[in-house]
Amino acid sequence: MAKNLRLKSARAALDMSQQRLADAVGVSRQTINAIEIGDYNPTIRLCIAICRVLGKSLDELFWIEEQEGQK
Amino acid sequence: MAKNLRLKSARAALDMSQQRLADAVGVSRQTINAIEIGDYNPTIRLCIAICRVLGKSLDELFWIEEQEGQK
DNA sequence: GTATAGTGTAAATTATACTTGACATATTGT
DNA sequence: ACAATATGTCAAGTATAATTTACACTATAC
Repeated sequence: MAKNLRLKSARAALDMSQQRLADAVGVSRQTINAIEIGDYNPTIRLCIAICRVLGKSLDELFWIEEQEGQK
Repeated sequence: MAKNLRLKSARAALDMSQQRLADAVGVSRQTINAIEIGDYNPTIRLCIAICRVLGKSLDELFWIEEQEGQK
């Protein structure tokens, strides 16, 4: 549903392509793309691996505040 | 591999059983048990749901420091 | 022009998160 | 002793994360 712009931004800050990040964490480029696009539910280990490569914390990249009008 | 004692501890602090936590986040008791036992890779959404119920952050319950002698 | 890198998307397959149901054990209270 | 709660574990099934292959659309560069 919601795009992960924090991930996209953190990746851009290191001038990494989706492909390079994918290689670095050992998944396919499509998986990284799907996470950034949103409407996707990656595993915690993959999230941690991404955080390590990008030098960010789980809360910084993946925490989602509770929505008021959530469907 | 590694037990998630932080999760077990946070749950105990609220005097919640695995069953009650499972009901609160909408998964089975076995899933909660498996996460606490370790050697399991839950999805980020489940982790976030657990964090909300227990009043903890992702980093507090699920971050794993990089191992030196990792296999 | 035509390569090349980066991104968005789709379909088919494989791997695995999660489920249901069951059984065992330990503990606590009556 | 018996009942009830909590935890650990297993096996078989379902749902979905993640894979591969592929194509389209941008840009930028030669």
